[in-house]
Amino acid sequence: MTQEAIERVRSSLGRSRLRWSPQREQIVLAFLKQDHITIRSLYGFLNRNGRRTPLNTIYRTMRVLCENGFAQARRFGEETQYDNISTKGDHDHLICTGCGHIVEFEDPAIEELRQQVALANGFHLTGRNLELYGLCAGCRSYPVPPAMA
Amino acid sequence: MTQEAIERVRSSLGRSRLRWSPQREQIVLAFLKQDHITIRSLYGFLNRNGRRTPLNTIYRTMRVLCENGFAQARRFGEETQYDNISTKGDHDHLICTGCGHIVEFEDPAIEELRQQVALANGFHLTGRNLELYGLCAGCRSYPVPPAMA
DNA sequence: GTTTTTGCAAAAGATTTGCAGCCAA
DNA sequence: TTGGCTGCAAATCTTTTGCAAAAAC
Repeated sequence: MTQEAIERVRSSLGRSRLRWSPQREQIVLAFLKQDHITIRSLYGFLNRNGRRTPLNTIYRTMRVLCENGFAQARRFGEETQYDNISTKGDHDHLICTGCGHIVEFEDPAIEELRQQVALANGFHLTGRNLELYGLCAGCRSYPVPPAMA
Repeated sequence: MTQEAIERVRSSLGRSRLRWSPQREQIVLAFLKQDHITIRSLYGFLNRNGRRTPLNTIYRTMRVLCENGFAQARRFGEETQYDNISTKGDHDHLICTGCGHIVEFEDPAIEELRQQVALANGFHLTGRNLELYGLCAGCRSYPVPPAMA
């Protein structure tokens, strides 16, 4: 099924007369396995397994994926995270500040309220970003030492 | 009343055995007049009116203000915005992608739902960040040319 | 063949840090 | 007097860009 997902990206790019290369395939392959990933971790992964891929190629490819609706960039704190949105709708994030674990969630009631707030202020909503920070159950019981997080 | 606000910051820093300087006063003064401000605009302002203040001094002072509960840093897109939270509770933002205008809002119902989501996932909530992006009424009627935004 | 992508190096932009001298408490 | 603050310059980090060679279609 990963093969199928790859194929979807490939043909979508093709329709925009963008090209497919081994580097691009490696990056997309790695990206599609994750729910969210950073440039840094992609870089680490790609240069550990497989061919050497410089940072700027990764940046460029991720930008292409964003422009074509497969990825969405967002900043969690310091790092820019790339969200895999090819198979998911809009969603929000719950982030554990202890271990870094991220839980995705969708809440129609919150979405409804967002629309109301926008409307009340005369805005036409085009994007939203909700991040909730806290400690997950595990971290409250067994705090992760910062060095290991 | 600005004088009073300044005094509050000053004595709070004093209690943490941090010092007060003319530069710090200028920065705090400029910051307290705003709801949110960027380093860049503070820099522009301070070096237009008043004494010369280098960027690193502004960064350092804003960090001190964050650490002492007067400011809160958050990234809206590219720029880090410093929120004046000394006189306000937690709040969220509605951001016009046309003109850059920012509206603050508080919505108890959304807050309630956030708590529920956190609870349902076993998280103890410590922070939240909700940004809604869209076009304000003015920008839908009279779009602002990017160059002027 | 033409156009896009790659990879290197360099640039750009934001933020931080080292350090000597200055200044507030 | 002492330890924090300033200001300069340099370092760091992330992301972008110029460009010639290589690859894709």
